[in-house]
Amino acid sequence: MALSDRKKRILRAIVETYIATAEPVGSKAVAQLAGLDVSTATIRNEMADLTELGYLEQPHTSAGRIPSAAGYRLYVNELMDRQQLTIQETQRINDALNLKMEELDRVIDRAGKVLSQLSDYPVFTMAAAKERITVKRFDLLMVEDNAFIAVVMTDSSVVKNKLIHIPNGLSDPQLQMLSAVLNSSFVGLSREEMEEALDKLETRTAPGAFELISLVVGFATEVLAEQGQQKFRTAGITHLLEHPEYRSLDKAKPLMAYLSEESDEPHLPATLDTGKNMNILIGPENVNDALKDTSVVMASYDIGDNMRGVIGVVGPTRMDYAKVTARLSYFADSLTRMFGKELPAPEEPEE
Amino acid sequence: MALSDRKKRILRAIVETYIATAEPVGSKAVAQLAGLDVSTATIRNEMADLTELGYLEQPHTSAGRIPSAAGYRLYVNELMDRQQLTIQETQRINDALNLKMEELDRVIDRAGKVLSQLSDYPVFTMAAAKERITVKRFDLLMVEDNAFIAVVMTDSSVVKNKLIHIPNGLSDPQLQMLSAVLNSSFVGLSREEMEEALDKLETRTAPGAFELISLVVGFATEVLAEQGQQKFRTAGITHLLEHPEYRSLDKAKPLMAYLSEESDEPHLPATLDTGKNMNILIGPENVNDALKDTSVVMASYDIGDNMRGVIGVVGPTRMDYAKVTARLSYFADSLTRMFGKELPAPEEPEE
DNA sequence: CTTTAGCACTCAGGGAATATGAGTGCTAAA
DNA sequence: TTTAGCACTCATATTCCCTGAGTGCTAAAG
Repeated sequence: MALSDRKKRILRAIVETYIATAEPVGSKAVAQLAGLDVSTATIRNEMADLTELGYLEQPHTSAGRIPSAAGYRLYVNELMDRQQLTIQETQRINDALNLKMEELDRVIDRAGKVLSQLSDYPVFTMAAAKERITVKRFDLLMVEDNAFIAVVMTDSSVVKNKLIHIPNGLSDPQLQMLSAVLNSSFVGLSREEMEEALDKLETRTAPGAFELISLVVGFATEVLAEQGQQKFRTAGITHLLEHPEYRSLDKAKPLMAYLSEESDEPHLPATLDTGKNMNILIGPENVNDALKDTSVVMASYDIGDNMRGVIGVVGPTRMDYAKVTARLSYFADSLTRMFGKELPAPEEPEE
Repeated sequence: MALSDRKKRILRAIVETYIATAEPVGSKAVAQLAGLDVSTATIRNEMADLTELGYLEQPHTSAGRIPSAAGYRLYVNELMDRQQLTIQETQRINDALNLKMEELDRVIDRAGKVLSQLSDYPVFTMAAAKERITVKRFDLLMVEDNAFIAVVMTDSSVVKNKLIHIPNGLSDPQLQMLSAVLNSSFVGLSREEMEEALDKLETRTAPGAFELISLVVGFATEVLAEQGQQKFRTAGITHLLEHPEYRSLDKAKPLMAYLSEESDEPHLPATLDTGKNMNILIGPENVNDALKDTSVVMASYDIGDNMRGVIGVVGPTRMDYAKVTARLSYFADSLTRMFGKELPAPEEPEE
C-alpha cells in the first residue's frame, strides 16, 4: 500500500510549495515544479487520489490542495531532505554558545534567542534535573556579627548561596557546630527526605539551634526544588506575527499568551524523559488545545550527567520542517557537546 | 490664557470617553456626558476652539474629535482624578509582593506580571545599582581536590558564587594565601580599579598564583558588572493586542519586538536617576522611534540604599492614565517599602 | 455677546452586486 | 494510462450606493 514514486514526488512538491507560499497549490504549479513530464490533468488525477488517501485537503472545491496533518507527517518521515547548514550559520551558532562559560540559564537563553533568529519561529527552552538530586555539602561563612552566608552545593555541582541574618549573633564554635550538623545529617538527602530529617531533629535539638538549621535546610530544599523544576522560557514570540496563519489576532493572541508564560503552569508536552532526541508534533498530534493548529519540533540534550534540557521550535503546521530540524539538531548536539565538556566543570583555566 | 472651566470639562469628557471607547467623540456624546446644560451646537463651538488651541484633533472632517498629545498632557497634569484602588487590588498586590522573600529578580518579575494583569498593559522593569559598587569580601571553599568555590559579596550585600576548577589541585595553605591576597588587595575597589590592580599585581606574583587570582577577580568583575547593568525585563506584552490601535500587525509587530528584547540594546529612556518618582511620556514626547505613538508611564523606587529600580507601563497614547498611575504609584511605594524593610536583610527569622 | 435651532455638507464604513480567475472534476479521444 | 477540452465552482477583489454620525455655518433668540 506504499505510494507510487510519482505520488510521492507530487506530495512533496505540494508540501514544499505550500510551506513556501502559504497558499493552496494547484495542479499547474505542481506540473512545473515536480519535474515530471506529465500534463496537469494527470497531476489532477493523482492529486484526487492523494486527497482520497487523506494526505491532502481542499479548503474549498475550487481551490488547490494543502497538505493534511497526515501529509506533513509523511513528508517529515520520508520525503524531506536533510538540509545542510551554511558555514555562516554554524559559525553563528558556535559564536553564540562558546562564549566564556556563563551561568547555565544564560547560555540556554542565548541559545533560544539565536535559534529563533535562525529559524524565524518562536523557540522555547526547558531544563531540569533528570533524577533525584541531593545536597553534596554545606558551608557557612560568618559575615560581620549578625549574618552568615549559607552555601549549598548539589551533587550536580550547582552552587547557590543565601545571606541569612541572625539578630542575636553567633559565636565561631556555634557556627562550626551548625555546619557539622548540616553536613552530617542532611547531605545526600532528597528534598522530601530533608524535610523528614528536619522533623525528627526538632525534638532532639535546642530550639535556638534548630531555628537556624531549619533556615539553612529550608534554603537547601528551595534550591533542590528549583533545580528539579522545569524552567520554561521562550524567545522570539513575535516571529509568530510574521506568518500569515497568525495574521488574525484571534489566532495569534491565545498562542502568544500561552507561550509568554501568561497562561499559568500547564505547559508544553515537553517530554524531557523521552529517549528520542528529536521529536516532531504536527498540529492535531498536540494534546494541548492552544497548540491544535500548531506544530512543535523539539530536541533534547544532556546537561552534564544529571540534567537534561529541551529546546524546541513552535510554528504553524505549515512549518519549514527541513530548515527547522536541521538547525535544531545542530543546536541540540552543540549543547550536549559543550555541557558535556564544560559541566560539571564550568570553567577550565586555559593554559 | 487659562481655559474656561467649561472648556476643561469638555476636554476632560472627550479624553475620558475616547480612552474608554477608542472612537472619535462627537458633540452629542459630550453634551450628555459632560453634565453641562448646553446644546450640542454650543459644544461644537467650544470644540472648535479647543481644536484651534491644539488640544483636540479631527481624524477627518465629518468625524468627532480625539485628544491631541497636548490634550492628553493637559488632562494628565490638571484634569485627571486621582483614582483609588479597591481593597481587592491592594490585597492582590500585597499578596504578590509579600511572599517569603526571594531573589530580587524574581520579586521584580512578579511585580511586573501582576501590574500588567491589573492594568491590562505591558509592563517593563529595570533595576541597577545607583552608584559605584565594590566587593566587600571574598571567600574560597575547597571542594574535593580539583575545584573550589569562590564566594563574592558586594557592599550592597549581594552574594554570588562560582565553582572554579583547578587541574593541579591546591593545598590548604595555598588557598589561605590566595584568600588573603584577594581580601587585602581587591576589597573596596570598583570594577575598573580591580582590573588596574590586577595588572599591577601581575609582575609581582608567581604565574601560577596569578592565574588563580585573575580567575576569581574576573568573576568578581563580572558580578559587579551584572549588578551595575540595567536589567530590562517585560511582562504581558500580549496585552498590546487587546487594544485596537495595535489591531494592525504592522503597528503591533515593531513595538512588540522592541519590548521583547529582540531589537538589541538601545532600550527605553528609563531615567533611573531622575529625582521625580512618577514620569509620564506621551506619544511624541518619547524620543525613541518605536515609541512615537506610544505612551510610557513609569515610576522609580529604591531597592535598599544602593540600588534603584524602574517599573513602567507601556500602551497606546490613548492609555487609561488615571487607572495606570494609581496602580503604578502603589506598586512603586510598596516596592520601596518592602525593599527598605527587607534589604539588605533578605530574611528575618520570625520569632 | 452668547446660545441655540436649523440646515446643507462631508465622508468612513457597510452591504449588495458584479467581475475575475485560479482551480477543479469529468468526459472522450489518443 | 494519459491528455485535451470544457463546463462549473467559489474565494477574492472591485465597484457602487446608501446610511448616518458628525461637522461648520447662518440666522434668530436670549
